[in-house]
Amino acid sequence: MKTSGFLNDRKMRRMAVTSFEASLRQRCSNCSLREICLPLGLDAEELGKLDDLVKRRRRVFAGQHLFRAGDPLQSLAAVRAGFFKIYEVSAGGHEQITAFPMEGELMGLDAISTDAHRGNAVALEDSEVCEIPFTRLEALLSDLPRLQHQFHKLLSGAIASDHGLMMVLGTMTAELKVAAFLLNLSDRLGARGQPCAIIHLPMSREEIGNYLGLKLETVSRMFSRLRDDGLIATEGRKTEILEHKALRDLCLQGPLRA
Amino acid sequence: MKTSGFLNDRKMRRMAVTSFEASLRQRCSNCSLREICLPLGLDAEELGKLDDLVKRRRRVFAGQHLFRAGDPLQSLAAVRAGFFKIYEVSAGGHEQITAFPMEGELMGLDAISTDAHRGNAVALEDSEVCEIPFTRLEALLSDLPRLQHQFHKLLSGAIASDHGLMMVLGTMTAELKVAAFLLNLSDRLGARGQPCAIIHLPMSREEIGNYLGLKLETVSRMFSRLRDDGLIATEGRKTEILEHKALRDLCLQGPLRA
DNA sequence: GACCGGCCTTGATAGCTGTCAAAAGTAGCA
DNA sequence: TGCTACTTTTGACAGCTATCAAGGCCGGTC
Repeated sequence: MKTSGFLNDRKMRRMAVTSFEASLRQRCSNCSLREICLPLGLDAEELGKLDDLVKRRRRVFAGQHLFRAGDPLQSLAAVRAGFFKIYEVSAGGHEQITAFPMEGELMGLDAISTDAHRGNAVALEDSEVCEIPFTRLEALLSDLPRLQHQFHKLLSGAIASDHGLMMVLGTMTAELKVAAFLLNLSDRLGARGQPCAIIHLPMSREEIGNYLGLKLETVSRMFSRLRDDGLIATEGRKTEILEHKALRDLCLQGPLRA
Repeated sequence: MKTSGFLNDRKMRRMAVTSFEASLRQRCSNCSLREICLPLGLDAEELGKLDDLVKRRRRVFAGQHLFRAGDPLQSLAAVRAGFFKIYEVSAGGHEQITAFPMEGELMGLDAISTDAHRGNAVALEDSEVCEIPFTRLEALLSDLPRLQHQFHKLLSGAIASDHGLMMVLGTMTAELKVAAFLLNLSDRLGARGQPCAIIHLPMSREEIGNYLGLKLETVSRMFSRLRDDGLIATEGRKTEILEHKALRDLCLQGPLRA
């Protein structure tokens, strides 16, 4: 759960010899994520206005924080590449991972209500985000009804997916939680046109457990059980879904009818 | 978890002899919830425009559904008086209560992403809601930046409070879950200037358990334990918080440092 | 006032997950 | 190649919550 400064230094050095200029010059207009992210449904002119806003694209290295709880909300961030985890720390000091945002998903939406971030965002692998100044975004929304509607859809979708997690946390056993987690990841990758049968998990067993309300040993045991049952194949963090339908049926049937 | 049609009939008859005309003629401008709900921060002229939108105020009796999963999203609903529960049904048929909305809270926000409700809203006691046609609301938001911002704050706040529940579901033991539930209820009542030491719970033990990921027997046991420890007093659903600070400390200290 | 059904409480037991512990696997580095 | 630190896996056992069961309480009805 803690960040290795050493790791960051190493990544930093790798950074120094690599140029990201080309990728940073990407615009929403030709971004492969425009059918998932904020630009969905906009015409060329509208896209241009949004592009003017999202001028800063930023690289975040594995282990690095993009923002921390308490930071004033200046920008929302859309994941352009890579993987993040968002965790919140309770008053009692307990950490809870609330999301694993991936390509095309917005981070920081929960900060609007208080003008300050509540969560901490850490890159799980070398990643890239598009920062969207929030005050200017809100101003633009008034001019572009379609953008406003898409923004509302993304906010609403965040609530809906949180409810999905509540369902997992509240009704499922450990085995089903892990199965549902893998399916969710696979589905989201698939929706982005990425290979979704073989997944390289960017998070540790402990992080999966924290997210699902389980201990890391239990997560490991459930991976083993799903493997022994022939539903998945595992090789460290590389996980292959062998029986997609069986896995889904397992989640559907649930433990017992309530 | 199922609705008693008989109860509804009884309530319906009670309705017939009572006039709600006076309360239904309420406007946002003089609503006691304007500092919590959508009108927060608006001037008189803006309030007027919002009032024009929110013309339909509707009574919902205990046990009655306001909307059901699958219903097309036409209006958001703000609770004006009373108490609701929102529950979702998974593909496998499991029900999960995701919220207990009370005065000043919006229902149906998660429906924007798909234009259809995902949850089911049931009144836990005779209640009243203000229905806000969503398409017209979005149009008005473009004209009223302050209303737009407040709407975004409410959406964001819904995400934030969902994260709070995830924290409860993911990190707390049964005793702490129940303690946190009572505190949350008490705090929200207090924020509305209502008595918050003695609470009449509008939901059953089973509903509390469903919300918290516990069985009803466990909820009952935890009520008994908190009572035996002198933190609360109980008399059926009437619950008094005797040691507010001790209850909060209990939640803060948590089970064990992670 | 007596009956009835739903909700709540309490007890005994079983099962699942957490805890503690140790060994094996993996990645990075000298 | 060998070392080190971290992650993952697996086992044994304890503890918490679910399950099954019985009895009490309360409101509503006749």
